Amino acid sequence: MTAATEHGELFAALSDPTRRQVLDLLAARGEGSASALAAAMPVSRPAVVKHLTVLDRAGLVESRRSGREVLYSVRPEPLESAARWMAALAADWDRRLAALKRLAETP
Amino acid sequence: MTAATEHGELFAALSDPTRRQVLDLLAARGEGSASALAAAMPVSRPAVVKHLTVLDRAGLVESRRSGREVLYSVRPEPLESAARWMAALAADWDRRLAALKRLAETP
DNA sequence: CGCACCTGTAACCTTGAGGTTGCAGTTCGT
DNA sequence: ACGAACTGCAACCTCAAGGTTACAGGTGCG
Repeated sequence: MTAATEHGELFAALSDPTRRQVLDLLAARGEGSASALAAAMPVSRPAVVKHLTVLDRAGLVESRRSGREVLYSVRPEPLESAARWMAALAADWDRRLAALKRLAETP
Repeated sequence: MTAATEHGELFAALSDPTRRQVLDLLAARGEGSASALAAAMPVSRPAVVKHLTVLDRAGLVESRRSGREVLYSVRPEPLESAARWMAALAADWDRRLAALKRLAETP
């Protein structure tokens, strides 16, 4: 499944608590530089930068240069896409489980 | 957000390719023992057992003992729940971004 | 210009995740 | 009852993820 591997990066990005906190902060503020984010978190700026890189590769944030600072903002599309994919997968599992159960009840 | 931390385990579980393969196999077969799964994958049985433990703690699989073997099966509910949560979060981000954009356009 | 403030990145440390081998304990079949 | 097959688990290895400190490069303001 190429879909799964594509979403793999997103799940990995979402699995880290610090990264989720970065996303929360960005969603609350709309925009923020790495320094500004680091000031509101218990980790150093380089750590935040690394997390932002991961989030960017997963498509969850985008960056915009404004003078000497770089402002990051959140991007909802990948989340929506992954949500749709997961819902479809869950529905598929449900379908399979129902079929197996039916098979077990009618010998 | 307690919801985020609850779903954290699920995202971590879903972020590993081997674990996704385990889920794929289980969904395709309906049920399967750790040994049977390991036979169809390029890793050893203890590795599969560890992955199944992680998946179990995330609520994505359940186990049933049948004689001398333990059969695992897939559980769709957490996936559905996480999908709903992600869709809601994406909608929230969208709402915030729209509000900020509106604010920028009307000074 | 010069200073202050930001970013970019390299070097390094530490921990935990993923994997393996090996062995002891159970359960089924004959 | 005995052996085959499966599970449970401990001990161990390796490597990458998350974190830090330190330093070099741009950019804005007085």
